[in-house]
Amino acid sequence: MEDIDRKIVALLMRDGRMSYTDLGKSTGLSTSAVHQRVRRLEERGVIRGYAVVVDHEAVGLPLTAFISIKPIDPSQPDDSPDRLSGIPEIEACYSVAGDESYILKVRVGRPADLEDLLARIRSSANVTTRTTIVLSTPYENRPMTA
Amino acid sequence: MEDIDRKIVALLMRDGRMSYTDLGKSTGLSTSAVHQRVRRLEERGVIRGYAVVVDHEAVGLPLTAFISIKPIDPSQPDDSPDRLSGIPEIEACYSVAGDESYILKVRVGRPADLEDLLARIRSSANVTTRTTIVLSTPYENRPMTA
DNA sequence: ATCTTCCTGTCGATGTCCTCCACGGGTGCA
DNA sequence: TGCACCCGTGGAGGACATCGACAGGAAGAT
Repeated sequence: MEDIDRKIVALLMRDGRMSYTDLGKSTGLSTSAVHQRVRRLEERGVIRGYAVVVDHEAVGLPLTAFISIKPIDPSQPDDSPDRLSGIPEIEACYSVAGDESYILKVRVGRPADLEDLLARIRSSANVTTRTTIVLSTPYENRPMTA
Repeated sequence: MEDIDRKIVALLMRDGRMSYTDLGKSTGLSTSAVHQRVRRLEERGVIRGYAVVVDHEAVGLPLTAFISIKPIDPSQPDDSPDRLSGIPEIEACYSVAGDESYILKVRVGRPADLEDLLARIRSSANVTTRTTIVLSTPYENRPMTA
């Protein structure tokens, strides 16, 4: 990927609503040229989409946790991501190396909701869980540097 | 927060570049009304900003890992987030309950870069590290449901 | 009950920006 | 040289954001 594309992506990570006009000014290109480049980045899948960045406390989901899961019966086929994809509290699912097989990032409103969520996860995926509560988030989703 | 604000936020999590006109159609409000609500959400800090969603493999950072850190000397003041904030590979930093004090999410290009990054983290923050390599990411940053 | 105030909506006007099209200058190659 | 391709510029139109003026409803004070 070219240097100028990298710069465009970095700018859009900081402000995903930046206008093509301003992107052009920041990169030394014309509006149309930037537009074309962004379109190409979207087509190639480099840019997957645009999203709003939300304060989770403000939307009523102040409690974040990481849940590591391990299958109870390792001989069974492992389709945990599919089984869990219907649970909306799960924001992310990572397949990881190590003792456990997946790490889930979840957001709920209260501790009681977490308890309920854990029960659903265990029964849906037939796994044991290990939960790490997030106390605070110094930073998250930081943009790439140019 | 009201129900209609929740809906607006959910829509913007799916498409952060959705026009106010379309937001209005989807919520049954006029363009201006939606515009005002979004502005209020931004002022209140519910909407923190807008960002592009990037394919990390495509931008040359295919290797993701979680690094749990623990201070070597627990009697020292714990300012790890500040000490580490200058390291661009660190995408997120969570303060967590449990044996370790922070979990970092990092992205690098190659295993060798991870080795180098770990050395920088250990020396910058005076901590021990435990690294969990991400093999694949079934999903990530999923939008809230309505 | 009436008035005031605040909140939140609609409507309309204006300026900006997105979007598309035609065109031009490099570069690689037969 | 001539051709094809890529990637840039510039301009025109239409859509969209943005702002101001105004209306209606809820809550509180007199």
